[in-house]
Amino acid sequence: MPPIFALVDCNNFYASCERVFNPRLEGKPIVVLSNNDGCVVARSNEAKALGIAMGVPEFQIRPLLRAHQVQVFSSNYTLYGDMSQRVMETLEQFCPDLEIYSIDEAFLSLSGFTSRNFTEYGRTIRTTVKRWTGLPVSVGIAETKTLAKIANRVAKRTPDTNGVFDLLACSDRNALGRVPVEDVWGIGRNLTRLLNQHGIMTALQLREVDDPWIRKHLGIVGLRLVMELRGVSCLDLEECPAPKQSLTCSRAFGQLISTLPNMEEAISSYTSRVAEKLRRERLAATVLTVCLTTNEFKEGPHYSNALTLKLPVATDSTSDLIRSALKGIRAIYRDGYHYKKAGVILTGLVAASQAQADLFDYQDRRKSKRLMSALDAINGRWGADTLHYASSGIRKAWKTQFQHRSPAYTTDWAALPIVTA
DNA sequence: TCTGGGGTCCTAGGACCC
DNA sequence: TCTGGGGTCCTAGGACCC
Repeated sequence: MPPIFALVDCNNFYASCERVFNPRLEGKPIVVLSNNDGCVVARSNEAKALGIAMGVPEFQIRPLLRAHQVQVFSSNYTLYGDMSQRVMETLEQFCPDLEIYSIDEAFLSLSGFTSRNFTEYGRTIRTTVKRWTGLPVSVGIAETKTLAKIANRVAKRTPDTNGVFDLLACSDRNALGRVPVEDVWGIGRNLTRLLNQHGIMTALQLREVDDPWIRKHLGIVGLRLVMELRGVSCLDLEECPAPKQSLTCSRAFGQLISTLPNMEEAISSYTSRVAEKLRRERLAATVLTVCLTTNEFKEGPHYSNALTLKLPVATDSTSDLIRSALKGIRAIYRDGYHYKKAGVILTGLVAASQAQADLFDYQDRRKSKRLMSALDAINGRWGADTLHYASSGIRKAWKTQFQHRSPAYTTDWAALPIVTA
């Protein structure tokens, strides 16, 4: 039985999440900004129509935003994460064979559904997700993941598809001929330049290039991609995500940091965040990297550096990780710079349950485990950072800024939306 | 004044081993 | 002049994704 994939993708996900709880925004241009309200990371269709590009710094388009009364939001990851979960739970009802590919999209395997009318089924999925979550989605259906991505793109851009497009039910030459090569999944900026230089402008042209050329210029990944365009499925549905290989917390500061004590606070705070993620994934780390950098967009003296430390034992304890992170940051911190950003990266991850004990490890591991459980439980119940390490600081002048954040409508009783007649 | 964050995979080259 | 063959592991860098 040939594989059949559906790609379900939320339209303008972050912007749509904001609209669900604020219906007055219907039909109005919306943008959602990155951390520190720096760049545009999501746009409603109306905002796209104004020519607002993805990733553009907010300050560069401020007059445009004002002139068109664009509604501006800071990122509200708590809200988006919760809405994502609701969408995925809805999709699971339609198809248990599901790969959650990102916060706003999932691949479904429809291979067992051969007797169905896929377009109809896609419509049912779409209307149900809309009814249950308030979010609009598009559905693309095809024989491979890469083609399903393309089908989804067609569904999004062609109004008379009603948000569902089945590539199996039409001439794919026709569809692929209209897709520029840069819109193919796996073709980024650099490969686009290379392909264009060789006169390859569309997905259809890319599909017809011979294998040795692809192998030579695009490597094994490119060859797989081209096979997928030809309808040969090379990328399977991955229902159980592989365990993480790295975890990062890196952030630009709300205010530049110019003293070591402030940098230590920030690093300590970021380490706490990444340690929480580590425990949520039930992993322990054996390697820790700290990094810091000045503002690369600015004139003036630049400095950026990173240091990787091998941890004495695999650990998921915030105390252990902060100790190493501070040691690292003190080693690479240089006076006389204004720092813009820092980060903590954990690698060499192993399952927490089978973390190798060290012969000379004199700490009481059970005690530390109970402490971390209590810490996570309290912060889970009463809100992030209710309980935190003193080394993370109190005032936190460097904290990330969110000037336009909407309430956590779905995850905080105090922020429940109120409906009035 | 103001420019995000968090991931993955592949490849080439060097060190080292038999 | 002429300098094997094959394997593994690690790292840095480059490509991509959302």
